[in-house]
Amino acid sequence: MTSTIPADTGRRDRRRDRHDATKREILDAAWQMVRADGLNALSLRALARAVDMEPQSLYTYFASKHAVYDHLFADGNHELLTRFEQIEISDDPHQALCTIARLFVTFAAEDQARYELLFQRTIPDFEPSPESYAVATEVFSRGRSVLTAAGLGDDADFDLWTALVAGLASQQLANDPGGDRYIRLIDAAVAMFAEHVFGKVVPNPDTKA
Amino acid sequence: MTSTIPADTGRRDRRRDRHDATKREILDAAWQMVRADGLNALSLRALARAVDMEPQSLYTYFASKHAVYDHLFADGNHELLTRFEQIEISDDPHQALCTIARLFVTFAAEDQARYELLFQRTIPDFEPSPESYAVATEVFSRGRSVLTAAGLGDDADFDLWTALVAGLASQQLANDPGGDRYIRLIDAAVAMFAEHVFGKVVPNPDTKA
DNA sequence: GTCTATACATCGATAGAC
DNA sequence: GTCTATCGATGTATAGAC
Repeated sequence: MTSTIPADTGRRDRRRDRHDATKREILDAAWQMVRADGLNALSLRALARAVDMEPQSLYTYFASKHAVYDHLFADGNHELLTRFEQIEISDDPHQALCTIARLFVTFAAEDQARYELLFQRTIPDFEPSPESYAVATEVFSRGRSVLTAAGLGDDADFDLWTALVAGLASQQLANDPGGDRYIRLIDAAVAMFAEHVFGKVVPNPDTKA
Repeated sequence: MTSTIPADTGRRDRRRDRHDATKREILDAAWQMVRADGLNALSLRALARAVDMEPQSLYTYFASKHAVYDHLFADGNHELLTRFEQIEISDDPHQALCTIARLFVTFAAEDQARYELLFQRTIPDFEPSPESYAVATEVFSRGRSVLTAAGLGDDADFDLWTALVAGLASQQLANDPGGDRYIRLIDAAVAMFAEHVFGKVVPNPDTKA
């Protein structure tokens, strides 16, 4: 992933290293800006100013504004993927659902702009590149497999689950940004969902379907 | 509301009528454009072209682009309010919840741009005027009173309800625009919610709390 | 009141010099 | 790789004809 040129393998390409570092610096600045002013308020000129560059020089690193968005999109999904890998999923289905719901809603509530970019279609004409979209797909299948392991095989049940979690996240961001009004409801929501799909027995839900 | 000048009350103000009609025409064109190209892609110049006007003439009708958004915001909320008034709410709590959930999710799924404008904060620096926001508040309290009548007094339960319904709507728009993948789940979602708040008895839920 | 004309600052993007 | 110069389009705003 770091070297695509056959010659001089293993040798560090200082030029490329520097290029990648600058790219990273630009993306970090972009995150700061969209967090502060909103996803759609991102301006390449302002971004260039933030990293002490002439606006036109940005095109050395990103082919277009959408390319910047695309990298942010991949960034956000990578971050979510990392969190998936860091948590431990309990064998208890109810516990597993709680953990994953908390993970997702917390992640969403942290950053309105990131949520908009990753899970909503709010930027005109923007579509993630295949590479970036692959990361999103990986995140999705991770989530799905956790649910499957918890005994949730039905597609409709899974859709209901994502709707419930997405609803908590979007309401938290829209109606109480920075607060915890809907985050507080996660456990109740999961309990409601578990009752529905696993049956009435809540404390020890070994009966699947 | 139609005449603020003391003299000649009851006499039609043709000039104002014409002005209002043009304003309406502009707003209708604006709806078409945001539906086609996305809420954030609205351009005043393109809007002017759509109604055969010079871009600058729009300022006779709207003080700014945000003012256009503001009127669209009020428009959408008025439409939702109208639908609230047109439906009949059953005495059966479960039925009442189904009706209102269907109303909202259907309304949301019809128009991505409208949903974005009414329920999400996606336009940089846009905030509805007090007059427009009052309509939104009216819509909200209508919904809330229906839920209260259905026996839902608890604030946390109401928040869980709005999260559930908003989740279905936003997932429908994000993952299956124009389809019915999540709309199909409304009844199941309401059943799940009703079980949770009304108790296990589903068919005849007379037992409140 | 509504139009035309014109101005200004900003935006994303490209070409070419060094 | 970074710069200057430039393009077309945008949102905003003012002046003046009718």
